[in-house]
Amino acid sequence: MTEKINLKEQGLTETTPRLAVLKTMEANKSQHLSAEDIYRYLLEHNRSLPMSTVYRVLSQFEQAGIVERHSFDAERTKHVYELNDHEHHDHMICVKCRSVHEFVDSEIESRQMAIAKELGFELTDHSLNMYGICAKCAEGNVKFINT
Amino acid sequence: MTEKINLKEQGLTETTPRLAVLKTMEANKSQHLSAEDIYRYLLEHNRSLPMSTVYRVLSQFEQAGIVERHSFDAERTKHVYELNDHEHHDHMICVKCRSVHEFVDSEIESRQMAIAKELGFELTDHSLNMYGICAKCAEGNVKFINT
DNA sequence: AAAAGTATTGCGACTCATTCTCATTCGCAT
DNA sequence: ATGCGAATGAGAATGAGTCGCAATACTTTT
Repeated sequence: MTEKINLKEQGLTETTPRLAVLKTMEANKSQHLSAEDIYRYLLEHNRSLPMSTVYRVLSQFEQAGIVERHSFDAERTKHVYELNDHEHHDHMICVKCRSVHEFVDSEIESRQMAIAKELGFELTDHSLNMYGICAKCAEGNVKFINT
Repeated sequence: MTEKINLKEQGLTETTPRLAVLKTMEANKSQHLSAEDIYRYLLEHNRSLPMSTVYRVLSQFEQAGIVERHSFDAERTKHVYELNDHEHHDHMICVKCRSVHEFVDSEIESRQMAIAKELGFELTDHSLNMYGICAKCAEGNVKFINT
């Protein structure tokens, strides 16, 4: 399922910054990381890179199809990256703990196709994000006295 | 369907800037306007407001439930506003002409509910945006010689 | 293995949408 | 009309992300 990613095969030379970012993403496969998350992770792991390089590498990766970029932060204003598994999926985001759950639903997918056809659109892309409170947050719903 | 919007009823005093923005949105009901669109429209109609006020009014309107804010621009980086009709709908955006078509699909809606339940989420919100090329753009697909 | 040429990096300056600050002005209840 | 809290205008500030460019690092050629 998860083949090892080889930069050269994607047409990118294996440079230190690129490997550093790739490793960071592999080490945090289950998460959706922002450029800053990556920046901080590298800082803490003594492989510090300037932000501009992090961004640059991330867009190179995106172009090469190595990562996917999303923006499902509260204000839809900040981007987040995940290794591209080449299988389309949608996201369900917990508005409290920010955790992200992925899912696919063939019924939704096919209805989308149908709707696009009805509207005369040639579909190129789509994003479905659901926001809510995850089970964990719902039960551990501590009431704070202050703040 | 489209009741006249009364600012006072929404708890907002009727000031000139607020009325100006409201009128702009009503005059362009069929479109999704950015803060800048509104700013420019007002400029051209001799009711010029500073950007900061446009933004401020828009967020007041959003809080009051008068408008809805979306961000389905290519980079998901810019916001766009529409009068809130209080009926949920999804969007289909033409990546060429930027036109936006709204739609609702009960099947998708109910599948979403089901999925949220399966994942143990308490759904609070969701957004489905489809991107593609609209019929008009597909046929009028002029090939430019330069640029 | 040195030179030459190309690709990549680091760093700071910059952009652009949006928000904030704060002095001024407005709208409305007295 | 007066007074006062709410709203506005103008511009500075913010924050994510991008750009320009000189300095490095890789490759390829010789």
